[in-house]
Amino acid sequence: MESYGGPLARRLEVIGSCLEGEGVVSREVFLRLIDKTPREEYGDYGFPLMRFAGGRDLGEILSKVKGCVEALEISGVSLSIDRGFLNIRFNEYVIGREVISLYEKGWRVDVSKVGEADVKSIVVEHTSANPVHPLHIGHARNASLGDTLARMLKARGHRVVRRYYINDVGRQTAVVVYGFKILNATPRDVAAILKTKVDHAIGWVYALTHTAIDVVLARKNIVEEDLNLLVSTLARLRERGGRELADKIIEAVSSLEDPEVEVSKIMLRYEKGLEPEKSLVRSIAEAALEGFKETLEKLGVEFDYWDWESDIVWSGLLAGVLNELSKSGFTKIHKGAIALDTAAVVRSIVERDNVLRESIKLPRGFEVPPMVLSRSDGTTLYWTRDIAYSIYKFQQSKADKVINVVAVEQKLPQLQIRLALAAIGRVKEAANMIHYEYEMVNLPGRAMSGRRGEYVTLDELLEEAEARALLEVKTRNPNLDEETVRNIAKKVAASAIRFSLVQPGALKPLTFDTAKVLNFEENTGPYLQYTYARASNILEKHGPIKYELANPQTYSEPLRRNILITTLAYPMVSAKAADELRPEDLAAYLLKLADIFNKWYQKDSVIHEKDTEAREAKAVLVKLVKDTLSSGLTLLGVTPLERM
RNA sequence: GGGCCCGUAGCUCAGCCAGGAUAGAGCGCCGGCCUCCUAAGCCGGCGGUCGGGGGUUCAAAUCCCCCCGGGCCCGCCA
Repeated sequence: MESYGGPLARRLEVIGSCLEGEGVVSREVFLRLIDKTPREEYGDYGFPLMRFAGGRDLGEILSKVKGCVEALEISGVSLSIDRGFLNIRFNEYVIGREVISLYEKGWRVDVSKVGEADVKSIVVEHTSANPVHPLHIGHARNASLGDTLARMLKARGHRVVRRYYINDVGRQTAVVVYGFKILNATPRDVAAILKTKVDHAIGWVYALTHTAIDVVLARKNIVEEDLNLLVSTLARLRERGGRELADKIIEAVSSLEDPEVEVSKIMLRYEKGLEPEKSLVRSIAEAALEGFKETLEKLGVEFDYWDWESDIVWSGLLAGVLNELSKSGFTKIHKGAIALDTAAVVRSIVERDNVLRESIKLPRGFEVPPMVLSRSDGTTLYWTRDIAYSIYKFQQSKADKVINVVAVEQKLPQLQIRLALAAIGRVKEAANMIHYEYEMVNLPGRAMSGRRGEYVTLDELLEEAEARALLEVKTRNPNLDEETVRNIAKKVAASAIRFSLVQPGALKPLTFDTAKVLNFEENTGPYLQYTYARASNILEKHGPIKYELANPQTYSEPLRRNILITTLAYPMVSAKAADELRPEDLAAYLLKLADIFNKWYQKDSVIHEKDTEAREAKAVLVKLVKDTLSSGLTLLGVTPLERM
């Protein structure tokens, strides 16, 4: 049974149990639907009782529940009925007294943990950007969401493993290897010439090679792309990097009758694990990953495992899965190739399994297209490799649940992978593989494309944000030394970016306005950090809290009361956000809390309070806010700063 | 053609899944507040036919149907 803990949640749970005992509504539904009242005068929390009363007299239910609550010796809560709602008001004196004594005993503000029986082993796979171009703002959204989900679930008490899937098999790495072969240079050589990070150099070679190939193909009308556009892209890329290097690639590619032959050859040989392609691809991918790690570290994103797609192929895992699939009875010939008959899987497995059907959420009347399992030249396809990888993730981490943070445009393959798992009898895995989808990030006025080198890199963005934050921090803290200032600026910059990517719901298409994110008056990430710094500052000036002197009577003042009640909702709010995979709910809550605190800050000084009992009680509130923000911000990847 | 997502204040969004209390924030705009815990802040004001239309209900931003606008997917690409 779900339990949220903490002084507030404990009381709400009892009320829920009493309602359940009365046969009105289950405790679970009660806890799910209970919400803060829209207006203070109604009480603290409200529950739409009318919907569940089933014609019974609300007053009668109220008195029964009141009796039940009293019998269980729960104090500090009063209930009332108003316009069909069951309203709950907490007694700030009782609650405040409880908090003070909890703090005296060393209590810590934290996300409430799941019960021991509910602890799950969860894999979060995220970011997994192709190692052929630097990370851009879209990857940053993926990484921010993925890392935050991992942090929230871990804080909730689950065992969490973070995995990065390195897509080194396939055309994209073959293209970039081809480019480096022409140059007869390593990524590090090119990076030195271009004076950039190694992953940026790789991205440049990739875009250049890819576009040069497309020019050849467009000339022969094999691909339908605007030739003029391609040529101008090529020219732009040439200007951006080393012209000599660019010309070498362009000339070599143009001289070929069909550059695809070369690319295909590299791809085929790599998949077989043949040299020199094996070392070439690996060394380039590793160089790119080195660059990624540097970038991700700035954002505070870390991984437990880096999984190579090629290992899934070379280890024979994929061959085994393909074998299982072909014996499953669910394959058929589609357009001359062996394919998984996903529609048949739906009919004979999914529709007969309620759990699976619920989990997969197949649209009604939607015929899932078949899934071709391998190319006719014998090489594998990324989605079949991903089926094998999915099994690998479950097995390696003995996972109960695998969460894939993958862009919404991959919805269909993600669905097909689950159907494939079901087809080979891995129904449990199919039901527990979650596609956490997020919408793309657009730049104002243009589309992003790795193939064309059209992107704002995360490194550039971080650099710009740091520069702006540095100016700001310096003017505010003229006496701080250079290194401290620089560190604060870095944290502010990274936090601003992360928060802006995690605050809106993941399914909202995002237009990333660099200017807005970098404007710290508008961005709410730094606002939260600032609020935390204010709270820290007060406590620092106040010194150690004398809990024995703190008088909870003083919490009757409305603003103070509001802070008390709002902060105490944290264990519950953060737990819910984790369970529902909704970081945006946590973000909204923290903003609300910061608003309340800042409002209070303005008109009710703590350290200048003359009355000792009131001063200590107020300091307890500041500590509550500080601790809550500290925990919540950390989950969102926003670094709490004592000073900014 | 089929499927999914988004459409709420000038802008960015919350609320929709699990229908109820005067639809909320932030930014922007206008006007105020630093001899007093950091003004990255606070106070006040302006601003909404919740894309449109129908239906269900005592009650609809929320559920159902139709339509409109934007995005994504339907590949022997990743």
